[in-house]
Amino acid sequence: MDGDTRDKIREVALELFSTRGFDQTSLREIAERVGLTKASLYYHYSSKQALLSAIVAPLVDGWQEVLDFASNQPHTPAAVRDVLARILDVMLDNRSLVGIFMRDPAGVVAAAESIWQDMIDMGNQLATWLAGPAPTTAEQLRAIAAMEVLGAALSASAYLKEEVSDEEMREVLLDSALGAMRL
Amino acid sequence: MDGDTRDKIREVALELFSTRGFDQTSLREIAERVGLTKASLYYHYSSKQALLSAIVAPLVDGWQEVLDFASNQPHTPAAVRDVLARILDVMLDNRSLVGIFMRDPAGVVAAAESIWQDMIDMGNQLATWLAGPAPTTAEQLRAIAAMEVLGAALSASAYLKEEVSDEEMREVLLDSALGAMRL
DNA sequence: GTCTATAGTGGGATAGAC
DNA sequence: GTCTATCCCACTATAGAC
Repeated sequence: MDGDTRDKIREVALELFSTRGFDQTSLREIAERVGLTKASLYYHYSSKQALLSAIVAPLVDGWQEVLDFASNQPHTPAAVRDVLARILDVMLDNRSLVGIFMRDPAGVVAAAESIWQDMIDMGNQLATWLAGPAPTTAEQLRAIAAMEVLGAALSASAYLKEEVSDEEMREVLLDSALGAMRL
Repeated sequence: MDGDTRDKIREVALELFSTRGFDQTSLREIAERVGLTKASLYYHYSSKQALLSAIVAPLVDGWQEVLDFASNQPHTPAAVRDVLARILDVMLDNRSLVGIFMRDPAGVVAAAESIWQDMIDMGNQLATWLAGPAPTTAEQLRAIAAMEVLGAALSASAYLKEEVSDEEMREVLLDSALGAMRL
């Protein structure tokens, strides 16, 4: 069974996409690292966009789960905390994957607008839930701000010199996000 | 005096870079909108990178000013608030410009690593000042989080349906950023 | 499944006439 | 200052042999 090669391609592509950016990564570069030629990649993935879709799936699924969970929750402070924690978990679990969207949003849009739209829509829905029912403008802004704080999970590793454990990151960022909402 | 054409090119490029992304915007596209040919652009700017540099200058300068100001301040809660407010002002004043860096970081890195490095360095220095002297890991994370909140100034306009006045944005985001630092 | 070879496209940049 | 014409290059993607 040669899901092996398919997986290897996916892994290498994920790493390059998230560090160099989607558009800045050529299929030649990926092929080289895997130990194949460009043409052989096309046997496994029908296009660069198809490769991106395969890579991105877990993140979309993860967020969808959080969204489903949130939809069935009343908007209490405890539930807000819980939902934020779950969003943070998904982000930490898919760190490099989120990096693709932060490094080269424009490239993703150009290659696969529908993928990007899915992410934006889910971000909107999560922020909407966080803002609560019939939110004021300020509450909406604070909800967006809280999600931005969670995004700091990723830039953080680039900014900080020392390694930070996932547990500390989880604890501090969750509290910080709640603080951004003044909760 | 034909600084007119130069300025027109700069304006059009700024708009396209910040909406489509740097790499995704071709010089042909810019030229078309200005009403010139690609070749004519090169009379005014020697390369695509030179065009980017010219556009980006005000933002770099603005942040540098904030940094100079911060360096001479003691790290008190009032000063932190003041510095955050100034950072926010620079961001609001250069909204579309910051958009370039958020839409296509990878493209900017590829085209002009030094520009990107300047931005990162300044972000680091501002975050370092915000974190205070001899900061714990948690304090560093919170400082980064606070800066991320200010970045929400930009994504906000994309997420929200209604227009938000700059004054409300300033007020809410500043308080939210302070909240992220638990101040 | 992997290769070599190549088609086809679009980008940045230059030469030289006007 | 602006044009037309062109160069050169890198990329995605395909054709067809092995």
